[in-house]
Amino acid sequence: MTDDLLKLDNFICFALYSANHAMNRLYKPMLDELNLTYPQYLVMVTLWEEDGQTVGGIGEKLFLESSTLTPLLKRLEAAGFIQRTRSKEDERQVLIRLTSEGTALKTKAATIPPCILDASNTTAAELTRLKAEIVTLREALNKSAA
Amino acid sequence: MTDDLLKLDNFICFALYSANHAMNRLYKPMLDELNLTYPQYLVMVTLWEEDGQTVGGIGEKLFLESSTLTPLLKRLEAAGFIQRTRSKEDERQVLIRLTSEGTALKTKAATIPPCILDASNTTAAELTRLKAEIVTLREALNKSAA
DNA sequence: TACGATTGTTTATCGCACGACTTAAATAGG
DNA sequence: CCTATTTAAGTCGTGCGATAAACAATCGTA
Repeated sequence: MTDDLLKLDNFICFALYSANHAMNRLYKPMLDELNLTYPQYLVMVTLWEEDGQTVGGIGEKLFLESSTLTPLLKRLEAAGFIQRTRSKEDERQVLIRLTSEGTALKTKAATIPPCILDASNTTAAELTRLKAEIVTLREALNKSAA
Repeated sequence: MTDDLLKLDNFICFALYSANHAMNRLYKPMLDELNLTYPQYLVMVTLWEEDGQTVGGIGEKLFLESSTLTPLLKRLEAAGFIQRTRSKEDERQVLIRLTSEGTALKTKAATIPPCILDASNTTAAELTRLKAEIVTLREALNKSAA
């Protein structure tokens, strides 16, 4: 009984880990066509939602450190999708802006979410509910770690 | 409305990604004391559950390729937690067996799951239910990718 | 003006992950 | 049998993500 706690099947962490990887493998071929990795894609999504964010702002949304983001953003810049410029108001900050190519990518990317929904073999409403539960768990974990 | 599909908040994939990372950060200090990484820990869990598995068997449970596992297992072997020996019956296979140190680690590791449960700020039953839903999603995604 | 806090970059390190290829062994088919 | 195919694992090359620690530049403020 107590031993069950150390069984793989009972690990919520493994469920998250393996589901995340399954998601990754599903995204990979589609993201390859956009020349994006999964985390890079998430950054692009935040930018499509709101252009001109700071590095810190993006990090706050994605829960990533600037030391992770800086190299990632440089790769996106090298790929021609974004532009990095120091803010005039506060020169400590770096503003991330979409290039026209970066903006154009949004159209192609729009085909991805329906594919995921389709692969999930469930309804959008059900997926939304599950997502909310996972987010609640994440918030609890983040709060605990802080 | 259609635009909502490309909003970060609506991404089940981001929920999984970020929750997984939150889990990782929570595990990290505890795993550091065991000298294990997260994926290494998962391998150890499968071995605690059933010793003497093949590389392929472990990979099947964790959804990892042999090209990922081989270096990982070598690190576990170098750390003194496991032993790798060719099977007598089928010399293509390599059997992974726990050393006494590897077995001993199970006791220390047993303190981790309660910490996770505590940090989750919910009940074990609720967590089990959520885990099951995530696994169902994973299965659907894996089936779709295959 | 000087000091502390904030923002982002750099450096170093490490491990995961995968694709493509290779090797060796087992199995199936002619 | 003996070849051909399949299977198991390892190798090689590549790349990215992630973190910690130290650093630089700027800002705000006392």
